[in-house]
Amino acid sequence: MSTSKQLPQPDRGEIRVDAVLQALGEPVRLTIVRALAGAPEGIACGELELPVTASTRAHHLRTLRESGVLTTRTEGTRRISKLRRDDLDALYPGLLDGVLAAKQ
Amino acid sequence: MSTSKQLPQPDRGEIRVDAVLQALGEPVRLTIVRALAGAPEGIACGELELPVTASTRAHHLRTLRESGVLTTRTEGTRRISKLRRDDLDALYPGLLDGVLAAKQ
DNA sequence: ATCGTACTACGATATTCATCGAAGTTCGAC
DNA sequence: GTCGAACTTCGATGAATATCGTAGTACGAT
Repeated sequence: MSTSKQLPQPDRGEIRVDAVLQALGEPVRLTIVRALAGAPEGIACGELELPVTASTRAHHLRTLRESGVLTTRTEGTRRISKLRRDDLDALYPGLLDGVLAAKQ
Repeated sequence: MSTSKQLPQPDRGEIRVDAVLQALGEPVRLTIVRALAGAPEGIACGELELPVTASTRAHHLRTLRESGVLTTRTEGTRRISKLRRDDLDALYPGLLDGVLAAKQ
């Protein structure tokens, strides 16, 4: 069967700013977030080009999801991740844009 | 002698967003940043009420200073810390305000 | 010069966490 | 059904780091 299914994540009220900042404060994860910011439709995990193995990538995606930064839905064997821009902007207006404005 | 002296810190161009986010993503340090945000004149380290010892507090202040979040100047035996709001706002507009907007 | 205050630096410890490989799951295709 | 692809979970390992106590420095006051 398997229609598209959402993986477990905190809802807006459960998101903690500590967790979000800690999630963003890691180079690989920040790279993921930047990639997602440029792809409003979401990106499949495997399409991300990162200097780590698939299992490490999965670990980072889980961290980002559990902290509330992104949402992941299953589509067949693929997992599509999207930034939770609306929630983050509502909770911490300017935070995400500020981070993405960073030159490097 | 001892006129007021600035402790070593990165200048604006050397600040890295990874380091800033990682510095902010720790509960004790975030508490410090919130306190500093409410005191534009700066705060002496010892005036901060935190659930850690003085040496741990010093460690967190160093982390915040070396990442570029705050600046510290010596005044007699006291060390006054101030948020580097202008630099952070210039580099990452909205980031700091977004973080401080967090309810909890 | 002695004392007390305000902090920092050092060394140690324990926890957290980024990383990997290997094994497992889930799905689509054949 | 079998196969392969996409991804996750598990267990292990090594590195980073939050914490502490102790010792030290720097300064102002007496």
